[in-house]
Amino acid sequence: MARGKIQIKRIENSTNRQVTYSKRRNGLFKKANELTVLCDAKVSIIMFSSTGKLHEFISPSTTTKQLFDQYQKTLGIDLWSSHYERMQENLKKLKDINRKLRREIRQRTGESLNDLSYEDLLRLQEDMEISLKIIRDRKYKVIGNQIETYKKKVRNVEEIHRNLLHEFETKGEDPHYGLVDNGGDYDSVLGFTGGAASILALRLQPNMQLGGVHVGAGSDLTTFALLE
Amino acid sequence: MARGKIQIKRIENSTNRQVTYSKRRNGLFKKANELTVLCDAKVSIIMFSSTGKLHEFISPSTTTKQLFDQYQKTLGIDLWSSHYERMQENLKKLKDINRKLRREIRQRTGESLNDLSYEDLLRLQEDMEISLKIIRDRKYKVIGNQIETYKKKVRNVEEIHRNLLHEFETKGEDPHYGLVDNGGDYDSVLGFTGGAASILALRLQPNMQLGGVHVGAGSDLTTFALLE
DNA sequence: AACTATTTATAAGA
DNA sequence: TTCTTATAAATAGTT
Repeated sequence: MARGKIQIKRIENSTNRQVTYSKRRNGLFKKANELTVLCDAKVSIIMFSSTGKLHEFISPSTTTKQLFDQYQKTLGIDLWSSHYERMQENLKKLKDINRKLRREIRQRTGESLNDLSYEDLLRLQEDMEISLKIIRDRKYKVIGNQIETYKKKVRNVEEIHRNLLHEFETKGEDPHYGLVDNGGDYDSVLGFTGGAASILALRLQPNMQLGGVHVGAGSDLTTFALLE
Repeated sequence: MARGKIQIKRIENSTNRQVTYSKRRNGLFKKANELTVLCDAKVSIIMFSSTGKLHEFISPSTTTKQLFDQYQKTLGIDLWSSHYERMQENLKKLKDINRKLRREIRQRTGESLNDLSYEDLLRLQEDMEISLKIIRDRKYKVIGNQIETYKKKVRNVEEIHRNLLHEFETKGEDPHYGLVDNGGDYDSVLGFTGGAASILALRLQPNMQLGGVHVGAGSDLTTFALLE
């Protein structure tokens, strides 16, 4: 458009092309700006030169993101939905599943039974009765286990106590061990063992001196430790 | 730029503005296209008029999405990353909720009670017993409603039957209504009405013979029908 | 939408 | 790159 008309086709001379790109880019941006001002419009221009250099123009009153959001909204599309498609799908599926799960729970808690027929209700009831039985059984099993555990504990303590008693008796009979002071005090020892509760108390106390005592029931000890 | 210079400022006349927008937009797009061809560049123009109308230009060799992806890549930013992050958060939350809901259901169906203590089990059991009661009540209510409905139907049929009976009795007593042709054919008429009723009865209960019999025990009938 | 006088953009050269 | 300038192109105001 000056000093000679040109054909609108790729400029083969690289330098020339670069220069023209620069000049015309300025011209384009100037025009874009004028359009923005004159016509109260919003314009976004993004351009890449053949060498990959980026230049952009954006109307002063807005941002590229804003304009692009508006662009997508206007077209009613989301150019990047494919990026998120999987996620969107997942999200949707999960929401749906959640809804169904909630519904099931609500039904199982009796909160939303309105749209259930008599047959549905009957089925639900039977289902829940079965579940309830399982839960009851489990409950009994758990309490049973607890009882077993305590029983074992008690048996252990009894065992230990018996061993202790035996120890004392042995000592009493064998002068080598003779602790003369305790010699006549069997009763007090017996009295001590008599109270199961106090045995339990003993179990937990740090002053339980197993160390010095010869205890044969190694397995019992182990059990003991595990039951703690 | 022609027939007089203009100030680069908003054109107040709306029509003028519109026209100028249109002309200059074409000019801009033409320039953009020339730039694309001459300089082997890629250009994207998005513009909104003051009235919100969208127009866009995109170099023939590419797409708006491509160019915008390149734009974001070049700038090393992702204008929509926050969007993406929010989605991911949502997904995570939903998954968590989903897991909890499933767990609750599994517990309520007695499938995974292993990590419940005795107290938990007791609570769950009590909870379910309450729910079960609600469901049972609801079931009774639904069946009750059905019973009511059938009762009404039966009462209707009875009413119709009574009316018919009355009709026939009246006819028999009053010669004015005497349809001589049918005079001696009461039985067939009665038989007919009986048929109608028994058709209905058949539908509900094949053995129930309402037709010829005057039945007072509506409730019994109803109950019968309801047990269907 | 077409015309055209005039302004503006710009190709080529420096 | 920037400046210059002849000329092509765009367009404001008009029809």
